[in-house]
Amino acid sequence: MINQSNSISKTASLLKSLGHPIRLRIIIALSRNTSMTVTDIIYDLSIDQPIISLHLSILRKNNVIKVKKEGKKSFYSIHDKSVKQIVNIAYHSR
Amino acid sequence: MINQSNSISKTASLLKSLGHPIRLRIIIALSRNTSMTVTDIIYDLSIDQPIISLHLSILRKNNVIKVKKEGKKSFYSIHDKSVKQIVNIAYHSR
DNA sequence: AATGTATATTTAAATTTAATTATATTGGAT
DNA sequence: ATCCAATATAATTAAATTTAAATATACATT
Repeated sequence: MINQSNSISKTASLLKSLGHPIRLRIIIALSRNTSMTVTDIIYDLSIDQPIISLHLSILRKNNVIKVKKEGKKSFYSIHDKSVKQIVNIAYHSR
Repeated sequence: MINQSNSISKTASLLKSLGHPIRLRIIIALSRNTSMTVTDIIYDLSIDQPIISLHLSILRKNNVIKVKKEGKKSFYSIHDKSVKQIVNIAYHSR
């Protein structure tokens, strides 16, 4: 597939990263909390650590969330407002 | 997986359906045109008919687009404003 | 009724993604 | 230095998606 616009790929990748139940739940949890550690998220969603870490890495790669490391803890938060807007519209449109 | 909220699943499914390059291009094309036949879309994207039809069916299933059949033609259009909003925000956020 | 056009569905193969389990890294406390 | 807690990464397998090709349906025209 030659010459597929880069913006399209990036936008698709972003939306795809949001389109997974666990990742969506992570985003919704982060929307309520301004910042959470991985342990917080694991506890909040009751999902195993490696699965959470995997999905966090996918969201990180797509600039949906950002991390701040302090000691051995990683504090995650929503990257920017547009993510919240997208999820909000999607969530309330159905 | 017990007791996973239905709204979350639906929202994830919606966003996932938007998160594919071909489907995104279909939506962008429909955003410019108010209504297009399958043939129009095939021509516009230069992608084979069965592939386009498949992705149209996925978008239909998620209420992203709607169809109006007239004779042997199917006229497709964006289902509602929220779809455009989501794609717009996603597209311009990167 | 046979043909052509527009679109949809099915099937099989290839590719991607996800979940699971195991292992690794890093930093602080003892 | 050793141990534990917090997090990340890797490897394996399982499951879901995507593509491609073939086939089917439905309508209009001849």
